[in-house]
Amino acid sequence: MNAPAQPEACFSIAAVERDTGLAKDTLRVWERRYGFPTPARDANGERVYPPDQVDKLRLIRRLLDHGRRPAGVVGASVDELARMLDDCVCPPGAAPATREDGLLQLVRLHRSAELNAALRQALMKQGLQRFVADTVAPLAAAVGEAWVRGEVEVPEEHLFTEQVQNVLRSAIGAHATPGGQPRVLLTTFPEEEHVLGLLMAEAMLVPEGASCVSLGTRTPLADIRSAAVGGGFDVVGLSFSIAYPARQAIDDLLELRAMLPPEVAIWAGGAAVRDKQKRLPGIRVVGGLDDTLAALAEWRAARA
Amino acid sequence: MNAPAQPEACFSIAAVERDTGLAKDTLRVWERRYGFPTPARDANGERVYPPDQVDKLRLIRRLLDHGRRPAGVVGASVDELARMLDDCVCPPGAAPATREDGLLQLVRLHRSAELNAALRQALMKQGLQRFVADTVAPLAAAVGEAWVRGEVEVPEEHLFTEQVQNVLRSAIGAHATPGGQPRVLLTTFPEEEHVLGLLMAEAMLVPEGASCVSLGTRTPLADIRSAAVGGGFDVVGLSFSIAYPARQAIDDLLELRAMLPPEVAIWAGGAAVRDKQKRLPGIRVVGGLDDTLAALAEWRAARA
DNA sequence: GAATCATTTTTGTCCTGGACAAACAAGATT
DNA sequence: AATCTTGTTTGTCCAGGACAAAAATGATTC
Repeated sequence: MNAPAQPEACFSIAAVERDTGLAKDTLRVWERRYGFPTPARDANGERVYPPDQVDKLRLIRRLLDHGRRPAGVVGASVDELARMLDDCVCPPGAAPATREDGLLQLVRLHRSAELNAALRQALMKQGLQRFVADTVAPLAAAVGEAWVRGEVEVPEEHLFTEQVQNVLRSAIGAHATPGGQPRVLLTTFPEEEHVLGLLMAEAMLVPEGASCVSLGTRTPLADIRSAAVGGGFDVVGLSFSIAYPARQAIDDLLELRAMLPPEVAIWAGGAAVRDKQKRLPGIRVVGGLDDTLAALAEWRAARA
Repeated sequence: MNAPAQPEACFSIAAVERDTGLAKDTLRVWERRYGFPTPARDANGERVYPPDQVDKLRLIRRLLDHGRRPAGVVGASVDELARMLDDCVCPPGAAPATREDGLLQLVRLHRSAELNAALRQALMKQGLQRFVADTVAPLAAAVGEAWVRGEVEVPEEHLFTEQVQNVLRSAIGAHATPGGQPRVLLTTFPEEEHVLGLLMAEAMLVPEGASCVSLGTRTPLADIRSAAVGGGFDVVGLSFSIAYPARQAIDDLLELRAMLPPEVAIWAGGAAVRDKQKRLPGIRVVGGLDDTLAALAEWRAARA
């Protein structure tokens, strides 16, 4: 009946930038170089992107985050893109998910209450640290993959993040240990807006008696410095998601290292810095959640 | 000793855009029209902004958020800007803060544990709803004003947000009422990243037996629609901070109204939509936190 | 075969200066 | 007091050129 569905559902270049994370300049230069996207023009000569091209741009964005290069993906058909996404996602994991499958089914809008109950139950059963390492982290990875494959909608991923946040923040609050050592400042760089990595790290550290202060995401470099120095912290912990450009992570970390006094340790964790230890002198690369505990033990041993 | 302090502390135009929220195009056009800012150029001819100009741009940004126009503020001296900020901030409140003064002192990096304890204590004493309306909301406003006046640092404001989040999310989780009516979907538009307004609304609604699902911030319009329809919600609640342009809030809300079936109510709250009820037919403008309860009562009365 | 280095290609970001519509202020009219 | 001009301010968009950082490729050495 409603043939054009949403007749007004067209996107300005600013709207596309918001929705896809691709800069306006990038969108224009792709059009010039690769012949895609091909927006229409309005009466004023300004670009008007149809929804299907925006969807395709979102796919492309995800492929770039997984290491593909524009020449290979901009201009491919939607089918080809979908095939590439399968290639990106399946081979590394081999086992395509097992235990988390059950929970993954609950990442649906209409099942939010069930997901919440299941998460709290798992937390009770496993304790905070195992819950984070064995349930939350694999589930978050599974949701990310499912989103890449289009099996999970944007609002469902949002909802998942919110619910995990609720559970983790409650649990962390219940473990409060004032005066513990070391004093850890947790945050992310301004371009990184994913908060779950931070919360998971905090959840690993707090039960060990460390006293964590989280600034949340997107803290400017200069402010991280002033907070770390002014607050008398022993460790600054940074979290990087898969989408953070590895090169920039390294540059930013080295710049922060130069700004901070040497007695303040820097711990960096997340997909973008994995296996980059040799390029990051003076920084402790945390390879995974359990490695957080190793880093903590090392710090305490060095202080003993 | 260290004469230039941070010799490398200079900003590219992209860094300034991140830190101030002013678009690159805007920064360039201000330079052309008003003669400010006046960045140096690097060897490559690209703009390099000194830190003091970035600080001034941040002041200007805050004044614009308070309704000033660029012609009057871009190009004024820092002293004049500071005076304008006092004018903006003081007159409306008259009483420049009273009860919250004590808590405001705790919004310091080194007093985070005290702030956390004080918040939890106030929550216990007042109950969730009074805590939100009488303590959190005024305190958040006071922190915002103190930030405008430069009395609170960026990391301290971040920390404040984090701590309030921790307390509110714990408390909301403890009130879980599955199956309650109405079913409320809470989120913000993609340009709005402040989360406290959402949490405060949720904290008002949950004790009344409403069942709230929060998607967090920055949900694209189309996804709000699909979530509301697919999840069978009765109400969609949107939150707008003072920084959200009023005009865009109205346009976006009307667009969402047109996308949603009429039986789904829209509630909009926050500084950007206050007093805009007459321009928002079909939308319930929530004037303040206590008005949330009135909106809820209206909805239930209409369904009775 | 793997690691290091030099060269070429790819790719994102920045530049200038012009254009224009939406937002706003102010005055005129009902 | 509300609504409708008219003029000014202001943010965003455009084109198309330029360039450096990143990645791929190939050459050389251990």
